[in-house]
Amino acid sequence: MGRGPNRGKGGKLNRGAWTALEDKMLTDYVTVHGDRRWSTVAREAGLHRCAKSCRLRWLNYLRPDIKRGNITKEEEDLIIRLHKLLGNRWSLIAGRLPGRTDNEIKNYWHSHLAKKQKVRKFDNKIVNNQKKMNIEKYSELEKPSDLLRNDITMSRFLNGSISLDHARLEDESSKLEHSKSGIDRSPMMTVEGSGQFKMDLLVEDFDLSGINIDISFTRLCDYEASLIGSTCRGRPNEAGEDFFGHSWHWLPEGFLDNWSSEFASREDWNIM
DNA sequence: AAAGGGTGCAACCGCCGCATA
DNA sequence: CTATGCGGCGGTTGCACCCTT
Repeated sequence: MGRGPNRGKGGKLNRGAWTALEDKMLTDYVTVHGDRRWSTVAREAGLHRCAKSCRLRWLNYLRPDIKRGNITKEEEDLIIRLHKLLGNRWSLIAGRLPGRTDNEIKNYWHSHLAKKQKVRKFDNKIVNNQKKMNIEKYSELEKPSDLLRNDITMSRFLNGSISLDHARLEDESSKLEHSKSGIDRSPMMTVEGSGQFKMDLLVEDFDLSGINIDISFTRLCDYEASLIGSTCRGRPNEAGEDFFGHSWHWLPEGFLDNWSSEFASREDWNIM
């Protein structure tokens, strides 16, 4: 498998596929001494491998918590959804799939999914002032929380703030992660309670029904349309048509009333 | 059965950011 | 402030295996 062996400079370091003996030596060493300081691991484990090779072998293959077996349908769906949101940030995507590695997901994407996906990208597009949109009735929809969730998650890499009241987590294991300054590179933002956060914003796993939401975005980067989406977030004081050509879905009661009017100036949006 | 093209995936490459001296 | 080393990441490579003809 993989590249041919022993192509290292001067022949001092082993390259190519790992042998069972090398795997055992690395596993034994890391089990005792831990998986830090890979240069030390490479030197002291008796392996004629570079530090990076040792690290990669451990993280992608030898780690005890690696999940073996085929990608499940549920995992595939999640990969597709996360890729829409995150792009090729494989490590972040892998962070949402326990036991899967970034390399595995990257390979899976390229070999199984890439051809299926035709992602519509809209760069440097300005979306409407949603206050002028035609909002459908809340009660006409069966699963409003899902739609709202999609509405929010379709916006990619929003650096802004969000305040949610009485958000009920569907998954108790999803806890609040946030960074109060700078851009949080965590793969998924979940919010419990209310507060103000500055972050890469991805919100999901919420039951958002019946809650009040106040979101203000100050920066929108690399806007990407969602395949499911027929909505897009508005930018105040800009008239125009929905460039998706879709009608707008509902917004929950109070959403527009609570939508922050304190948007940043046009320059501050800094659309990339 | 054999040849050749396609596919899957482990491993390598090069760049970047961060920590430290 | 600068240089250096290291870890982490996404892109790419290339071999083994599979499939088709």
